[in-house]
Amino acid sequence: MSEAGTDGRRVRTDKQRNRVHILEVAEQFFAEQGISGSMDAIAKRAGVGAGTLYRHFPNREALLAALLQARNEELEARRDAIRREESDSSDALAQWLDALGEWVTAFDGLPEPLRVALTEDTSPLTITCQGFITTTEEFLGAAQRDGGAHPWVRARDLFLSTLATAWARSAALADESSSEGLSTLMRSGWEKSVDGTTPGAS
Amino acid sequence: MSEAGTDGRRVRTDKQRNRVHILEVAEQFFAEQGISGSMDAIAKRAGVGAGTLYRHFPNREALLAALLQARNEELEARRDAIRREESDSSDALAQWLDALGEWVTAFDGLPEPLRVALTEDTSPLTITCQGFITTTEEFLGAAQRDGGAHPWVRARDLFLSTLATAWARSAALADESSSEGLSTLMRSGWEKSVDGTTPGAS
DNA sequence: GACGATACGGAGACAGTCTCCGCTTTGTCA
DNA sequence: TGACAAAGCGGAGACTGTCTCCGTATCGTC
Repeated sequence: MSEAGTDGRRVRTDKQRNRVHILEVAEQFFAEQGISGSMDAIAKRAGVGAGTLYRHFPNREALLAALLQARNEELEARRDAIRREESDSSDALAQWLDALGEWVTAFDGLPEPLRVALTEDTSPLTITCQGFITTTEEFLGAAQRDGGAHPWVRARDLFLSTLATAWARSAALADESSSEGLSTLMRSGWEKSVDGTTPGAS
Repeated sequence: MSEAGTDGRRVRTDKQRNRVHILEVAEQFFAEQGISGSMDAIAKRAGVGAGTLYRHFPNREALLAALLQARNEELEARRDAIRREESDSSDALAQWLDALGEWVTAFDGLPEPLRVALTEDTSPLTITCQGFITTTEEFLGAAQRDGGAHPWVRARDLFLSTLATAWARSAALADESSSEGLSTLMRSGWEKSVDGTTPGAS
């Protein structure tokens, strides 16, 4: 018993099967080659025509959005875990930003379309981003109330910084320690240390 | 008297003229449309064939590098001015990073090829970047010696952060204040305030 | 002015995105 | 179970952009 479409009719099984299969293939493909690999190549690898690919996902961004959907649930689970288990609000924010940073590294090149999505409001990725900004707002607000984050920092900027850091990271790979350096730099940016100690750098 | 080429022969005047003209046109074109506009469109606008464009500049990156050459001199002049006029080493570093941030905003989309250039060593942009990292090192070193910058910050990371901030800025344009927020966040990241005051935010 | 070297132009090879439409497959209903 | 309409499929090809190749035009020299 498949779900019914918007009208009474059933969703055709071949359609459903294709959709799932394309997603599987695209997931692997993007993971291997980064998000800018050829769309037609994905279609070919999935064994479907280009038309089929584009009927399911009208462009690269839509495909990406569908792929991220699954990961979103993971990230939301992680958010809940942090809420539950982390009592220190600064650490909670830091952990959330870490989780975000990891999520955005799911595929090489992902930060770019996300950044673009932030400038639009039509994009399927925009809503996702908005949701995560809201969550950031929540963690940030708590940290600010507790005096663990500068009061002038804004959630949207933190989100953008996380994106930007992830973006920069893919240039830093040659120099491994840069990755950590950038994260530390960002944390040091928003964090308001009560006792004047240097953040991070374990 | 035109300069001589590597062999004894003079450089052909039409070649020289074309080169200059293409650069003028490309400068305006990139300024208008960002760096991802069509190369053939530049050739057409310059009134030359595609072949001529590509003989002078084998790819977009080479064209970009040639365009930035001129601006480099500006930036270097600014560097010298800061060296001369700014006695506070933290402010000097801040000003230098501001200047860098501005330079990198010369054309929309510029941060991306610069980031890529940092991962390579063949690119014509790489050398330029390296030079600026070295300058950053100088300013940062001074600030660190004076206790105005965290000792764990590294010049390369600061350069990358500047790039990343500029990159993020073009998503922040819709929300004007984000641009400033990001810069403040970054400065707050490297700066080690002696008296515990909040940085920037005048 | 003639000649060889050099540069020019633009047609076209190639690669990518995305659309369109004839054909096949599917679900439904008798 | 068979027949019919609706839905989906495939891939040729339109379109856009990058970059190359080579016949032709231009330049500098002697």
